[in-house]
Amino acid sequence: MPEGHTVHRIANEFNELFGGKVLRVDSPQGRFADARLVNGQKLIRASAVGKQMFLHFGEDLVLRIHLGIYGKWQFHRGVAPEVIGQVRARFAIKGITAELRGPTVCEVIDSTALAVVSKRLGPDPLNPDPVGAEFERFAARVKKSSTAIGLLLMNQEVISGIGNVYRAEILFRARINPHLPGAALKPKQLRAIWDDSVMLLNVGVVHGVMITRDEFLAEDPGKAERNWVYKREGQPCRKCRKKIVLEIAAGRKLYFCPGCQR
DNA sequence: TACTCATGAGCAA
DNA sequence: TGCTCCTGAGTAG
Repeated sequence: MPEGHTVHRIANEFNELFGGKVLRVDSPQGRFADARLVNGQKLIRASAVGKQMFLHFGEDLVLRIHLGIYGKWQFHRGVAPEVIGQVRARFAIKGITAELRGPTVCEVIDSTALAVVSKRLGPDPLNPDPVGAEFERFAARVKKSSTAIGLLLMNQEVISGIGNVYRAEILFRARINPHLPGAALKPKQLRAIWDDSVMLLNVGVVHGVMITRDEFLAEDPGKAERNWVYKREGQPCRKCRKKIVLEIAAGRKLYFCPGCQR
C-alpha cells in the first residue's frame, strides 16, 4: 500500500535490520542490473522523502526506489525463500531477506542526481521540522495556484507522500471541496490540511494501514471501517448520510461527500 | 483461463 | 488528456 507512510515504515525497517551491515544484493528477475554496484557494500542508512526511499551506501552510491502503484516489499526471516514470481531485487544478510517486486524505479544514483530528485520533492509531513518551514513551503505553493486542491495534494512537488486515499480522506476531514482552487483556501484551511497530514501519516506509520476515522486511530477496525469516503461511492456519508460521490479527476478516482464538502 | 483493477508518475500531444 | 510501464489479487465465466 504505497503512500508515504509505507515508504517511511520500510526505511525504518531497513535501518533496524540492515543499518551498518554489508548486504548481499541481487536481481533474480534480472531487470536490476545495478545490483552489482551495491552488492557487498555496507548500508550506511536508509531515508525516505514522500514516496521515495533512498538506501545510502556512500556519498555517490545511493539506491533510489519508488514503488509506484504496484511495488511491494516482503521481509523473510530465516533461510532465504525460493524465488516466486517477479523479484526485481533481493537484499540479504544472514537470516534476513528483503524482496522487492514491481517498483517503478530501482536505480543507483550519485549525489548530483540525488540532489536533483530531492529538489523536486515537496515538503514531507513525515519529516520532522520544528521551525515550521515545511508548512510555509506547502502553504505558499498552494496559495499561488489556481489548480484544484484535490489535484494539488496529489502533486509530489506540492506535498510529498500523499496519495489517492489520504487525498480524499484529508479533504473530507477538513470539509473542503476537492474542486476548490488552491488560491481560494483560507490560511486556517491550509493549516488544517497540513496538521492533519502530519497526524494521519504518523498514524499510518504506526499501524501500517491508512486509518482516518478518529474513533479508530488507536486500533485498526478493519478495511470496511477505516475511512470516511475512500471507495465508498454510492454509500451514505458516515456524517450527513448524503451519498458519497466518485469522479475521475486527472485519470484518478476522486471520492468526496457533496454534503460535508460543499 | 481471461479479464479487470489498483494506494503512481513520466511523457507526448 | 491519454498512453505507457510495472505486478499480483480478485472475479467472471
